[in-house]
Amino acid sequence: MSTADLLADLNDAQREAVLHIDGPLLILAGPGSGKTRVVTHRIAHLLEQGIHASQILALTFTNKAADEMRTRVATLAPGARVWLGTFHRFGVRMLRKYGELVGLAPNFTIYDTSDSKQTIKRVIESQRIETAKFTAERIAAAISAAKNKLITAEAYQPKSGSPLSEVVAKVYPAYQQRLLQSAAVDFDDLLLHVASLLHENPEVRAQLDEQFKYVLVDEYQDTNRAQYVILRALSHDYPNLAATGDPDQSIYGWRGADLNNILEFERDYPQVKVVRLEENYRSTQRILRIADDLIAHNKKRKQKSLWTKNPEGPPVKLITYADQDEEARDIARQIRESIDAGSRRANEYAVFYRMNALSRAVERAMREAQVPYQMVRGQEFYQRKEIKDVLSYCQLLNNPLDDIACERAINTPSRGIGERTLERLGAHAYEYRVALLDAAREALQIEGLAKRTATKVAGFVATIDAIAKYQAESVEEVIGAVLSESGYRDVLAASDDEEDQNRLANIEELLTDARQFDERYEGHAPLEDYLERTWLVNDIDGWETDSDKVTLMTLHAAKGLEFPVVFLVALEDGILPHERSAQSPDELEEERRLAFVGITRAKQELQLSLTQRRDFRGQRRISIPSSFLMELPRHEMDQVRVTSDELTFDPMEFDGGADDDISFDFGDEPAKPQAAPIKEVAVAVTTAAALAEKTTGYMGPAISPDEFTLHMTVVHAELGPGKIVALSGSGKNRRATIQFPVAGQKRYVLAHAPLRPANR
DNA sequence: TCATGACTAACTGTT
DNA sequence: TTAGTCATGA
Repeated sequence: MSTADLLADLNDAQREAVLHIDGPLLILAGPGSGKTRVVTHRIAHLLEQGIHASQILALTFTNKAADEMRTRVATLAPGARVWLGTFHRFGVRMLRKYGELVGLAPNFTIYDTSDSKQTIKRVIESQRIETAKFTAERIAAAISAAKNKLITAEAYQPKSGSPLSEVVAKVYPAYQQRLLQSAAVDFDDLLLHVASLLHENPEVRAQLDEQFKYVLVDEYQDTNRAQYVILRALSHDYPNLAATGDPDQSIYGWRGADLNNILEFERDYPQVKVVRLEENYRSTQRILRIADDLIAHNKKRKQKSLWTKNPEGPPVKLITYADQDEEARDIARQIRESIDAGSRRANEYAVFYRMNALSRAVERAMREAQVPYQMVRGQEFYQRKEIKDVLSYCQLLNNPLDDIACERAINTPSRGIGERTLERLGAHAYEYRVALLDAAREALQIEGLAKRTATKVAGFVATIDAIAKYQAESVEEVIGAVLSESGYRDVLAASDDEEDQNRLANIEELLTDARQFDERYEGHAPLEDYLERTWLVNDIDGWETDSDKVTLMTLHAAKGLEFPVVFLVALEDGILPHERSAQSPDELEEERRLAFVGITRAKQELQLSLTQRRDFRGQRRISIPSSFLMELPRHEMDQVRVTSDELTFDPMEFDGGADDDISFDFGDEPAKPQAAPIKEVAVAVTTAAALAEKTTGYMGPAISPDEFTLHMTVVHAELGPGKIVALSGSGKNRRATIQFPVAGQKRYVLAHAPLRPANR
């Protein structure tokens, strides 16, 4: 494609970015500003200019983003073999080639979060490390955070006064050593090892820097320290680093993303050319204004004005529902009706939520309304127990040092090899510094292991050896061998548990998946490459863009996507913003960015919703509206209260109030004693005042007027929670202006108003 | 010593 | 709601 063609239909800023060739480039791209377009057109332009495809490296965070770019580049520049992929995949590729420089065998295993947690547990057990009641999870998180900051096990220093860091200082080196012994890496290592090998091997660094003369990074605002260092190392001699990103869409701080990387890009690369893409081609003016107003409350950002030539659009809706079922049903109903009316198709809709746990009610409502939907959930398939079970055999074949795989496989299906036996084997392995599988091979010689048990272990080893014969065959054959030799399939087939039948079906799906992989595979290590795929793919990759279904996903997964109509549910305090972010202003800003990302996915219509009460962890809680709602321009929005008063006030209506079959256990099965908590609910919702009384979990004790402070969140007996935005007078005359998320601003004499501070 | 079933505590987001 | 832990019987 010619340069002229590549520039057609681009605005000035986009054109400027596309035409940039040498030297650092920073593209600050607001949502919907055609960023992917610019990046892909720029790649095509580089190729057009005679730059060889092998000199271009494009890094993304998700496979989906990489795939999309690949498709688009293929259209613009057919046949060009540009290396396009995720950071982690790039890490794998580097480590397969240069891993020995950091002591890693090329057939290494990648441990997911649960594997690495398991490894940490084992390390703590076998080395009897005193963990001062910190859970493996806490320790794992701390190690991960250190790795993201590029602090190696050797360099880790405990902070004085931090008991956790004292523990980490002991566990981290032991864990890292165990990983290397097992020829395994965790997700963070994929970046950390690469960063250190580039640092420690200047000649390799120089060689790669030269090889990848043009490096492009997407979502630069989400890079962590390790990624930052890798990028710097690859663009030292050839500083043609092009970063695209938007500080307002940084939502991975918890994974070590450092917003400063993008905020200080200009300091790092003084010669940088900065291009701002501010014209939005996606959303209506109304949606954009709401997004803009919200994000304006953040302090840590680069000023950026979003604008669009798009039409004004309908008002954004803000709806309060009685509970999550009402919320979900109403959304399903709206979708159902417009599909039936022929005005929209299912795939034009998306429902976003803060946490996966919130999807349940929505899913059920979609099913009931017979609305086709697809739920995008991180890692689902390959994370299932039965799939991990089967794959653990494959992992063990590929890497016999992989103790976690061995531990998993050794007693699945159940062979009578239990905790104690495993402990003995583990102790033996630790003592002689051999892999668990090797310890198992010597089972008969291990002291303290009963003959009978040792025989069982030997049986397992024989199984592994039998399967190993298939190792060089296609992946489907390997998995087939695992299923028959291990007896896993027979055990499941013989079971009359419905769950097991389900598992069997999933395993058949795995075989199909493997077959499809085999059919398309061109390479020389199918098993290893297949495993790599199972470790690094994300479920969003399985997201079908063109199927006609409503999309259900978390806000995190939604980044980079767009939909004509978006529903954002559960705008409630503790959910969005999430309760775990309440203490830190930085984290609160990240939550706000998350909301911003959700809002800016919408092209034409947007509905925000919240509920008055929500079932959570089996408990019913009264909701406090999200503080973010107070930051939105209310006059721009259509506020609706579908709280159906009759439903709230009349317990009888409550039972069958909505148009279809709400059923509660207590109605159908009077014999069961668990009806009690529901009864309480029926009382609780009798009146709004009573409801407020019942919110004592959220309401602090009554306090005197002078104890109310500015910005305090308070709960009003009828209007619910609100925030104090102004205060005057004192004692009996002390008055407060309170901003309620839904009811707006109200002024009260504190001595007489039914107000209490929220209990937080 | 293992498997099984009951009980309990926790549970954000993702490569 | 479920994963993980604990107690109990085989």
